[in-house]
Amino acid sequence: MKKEKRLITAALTYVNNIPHVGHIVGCHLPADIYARFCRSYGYDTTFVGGSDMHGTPSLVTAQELNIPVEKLTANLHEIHKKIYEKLNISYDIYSNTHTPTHEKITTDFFLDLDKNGYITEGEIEMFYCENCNMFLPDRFVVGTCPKCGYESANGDQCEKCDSLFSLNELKHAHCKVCGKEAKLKKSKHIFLKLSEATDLLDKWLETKKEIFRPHVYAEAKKWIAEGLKDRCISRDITWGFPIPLKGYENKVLYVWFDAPIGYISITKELSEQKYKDLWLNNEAKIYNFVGKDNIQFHTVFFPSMLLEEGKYNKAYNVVGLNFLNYEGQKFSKSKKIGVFCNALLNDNPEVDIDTLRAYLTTIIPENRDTDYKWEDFKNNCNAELVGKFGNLFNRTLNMIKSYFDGTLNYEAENDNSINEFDKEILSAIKEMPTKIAESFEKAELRDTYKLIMSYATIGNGYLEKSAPWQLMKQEKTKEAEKVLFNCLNLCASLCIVASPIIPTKVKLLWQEQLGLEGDPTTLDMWQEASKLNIKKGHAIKGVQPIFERIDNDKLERIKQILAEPFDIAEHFKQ
RNA sequence: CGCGGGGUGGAGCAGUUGGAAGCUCGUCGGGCUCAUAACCCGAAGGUCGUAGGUUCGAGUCCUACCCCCGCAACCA
Repeated sequence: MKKEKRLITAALTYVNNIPHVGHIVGCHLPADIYARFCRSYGYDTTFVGGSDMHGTPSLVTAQELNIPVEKLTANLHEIHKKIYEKLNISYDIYSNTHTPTHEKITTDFFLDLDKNGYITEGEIEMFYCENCNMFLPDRFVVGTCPKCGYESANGDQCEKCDSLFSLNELKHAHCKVCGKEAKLKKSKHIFLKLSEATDLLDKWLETKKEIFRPHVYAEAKKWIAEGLKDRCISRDITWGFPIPLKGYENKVLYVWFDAPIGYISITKELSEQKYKDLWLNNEAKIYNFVGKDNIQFHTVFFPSMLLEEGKYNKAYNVVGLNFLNYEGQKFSKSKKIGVFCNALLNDNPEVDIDTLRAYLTTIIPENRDTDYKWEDFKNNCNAELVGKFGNLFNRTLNMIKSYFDGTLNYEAENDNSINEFDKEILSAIKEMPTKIAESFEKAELRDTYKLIMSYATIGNGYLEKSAPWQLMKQEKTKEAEKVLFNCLNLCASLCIVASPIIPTKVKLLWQEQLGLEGDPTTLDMWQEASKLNIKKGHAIKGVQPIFERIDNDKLERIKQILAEPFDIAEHFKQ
């Protein structure tokens, strides 16, 4: 086991609704695959995630549904948690940001910033609704656009003529909730002196030039080039953590201030030791997996907070991902465009999780936005999972069963009949796991998936060239046994290297079919992948197709199951 | 002239410092028969968005232009 400690985080998810596959593929799944790889490779790995409970969107949703925001977020948090469990996202802990631990750490964090001189006060003018007795976030203000006269302009921008303007230019401003007139009112707020972190941040960022993906690095650099501005970190709402300063009793900390600190407090919730090892020790490597809308927060805002606070470890890598579209369109709940996750809660046997995970891996938006296409989902299953991967296991095991009654007595040590085909596969077993590990390490998961499939193709090609079925007819039993022995070893190796992507299937194959001890998905298993683990006299346990072909009828059934969006209003009706 | 990403065989993409256009799927042909019509081999198919320029040589560098997609909405 390697000493290196790694913390993998997936961006905390807003719980004003439940996730669709875009959320999964843009964050949870890549983080999970990476975490699984790290464990398998022997790093001391911790994988944390959680729900981001605070913030205006949740409050808005709760108001619309006429339920307490605590109830909304607590309930949706549980649903999120279950969905990630169904998808086998291997969080060591999936918690949330509305916990005492988190409040304590966030408050202390804030006080440290204040002590270090990075907190300042200022005044902001905002719309206020006297009827609702609250300050109105931009999205709660509707008025007439000063430029084009459009009557439903939002806050400080008009979607009709696309122009931006300042709040006091908006005409006939009124509250979106009650429709009454909204008036501008001054309010005292807390600011974080981000500007003073510029040099520190730039220095930190310089060390990331070769580590961050180019678009991630470029975006962060852009922010610095434009100059960091002090940022308001208080809000005039009631949902969030109180500000530990006098005169701010009716305000809370901005959700984006407390949310990223959630990584720290959730780690602490998991264990005090992990908290010390990962956050108070700069040797530990932290990997933040985030969607593209989150890149600036993780490369600029949060690191600046950490630099100004001074105590905590900072990200080693921010893995920024792009967005997923659906058949060329954007996901849309109201139009029912997309693939949604709520149906997974019902454990419908039509939907195989590893088949879904494998397809999603091929469309992880690593370098650009990608598309979910049902036709590709089907093809990936039939051509890759069934045709290449599953078939290699199936044909190998079938022959061992029918030709050798399930037991191979081939002895690798004293064999002098090794030909060039054998050498090829033996060196593949020696070298491919290392190559695949290097690819995983870079978090280039689509490429890695291709490499794994090409590893299976080596096995299929070897069978083709060696043709054990011919050897049997020619009564070259020993040679046929050798071929199958090598293939079986390749299969065992494949189980290990594919385990981060299709963990359930490889475990089944390993234990129920190959008849091996242990579990291919466990810690530090990777080193076994380049060895010949099958020994003389090994008996296989069973043979059964592991992935099921998807024909058009089945595809239609799966489509229907996953096409139904979550109806939040219906859910909270009872 | 808002900012950013992208335009490469039917589809999805690789193409590092400029040096004979590649991969996966699909299509077509052949082979094999152990395997879930699965597997293996081969072929066809691209004036690399357009027009200029630099160069012995440009998908790769420069200039101009065209088109798509994000950044603002139930959304990440």
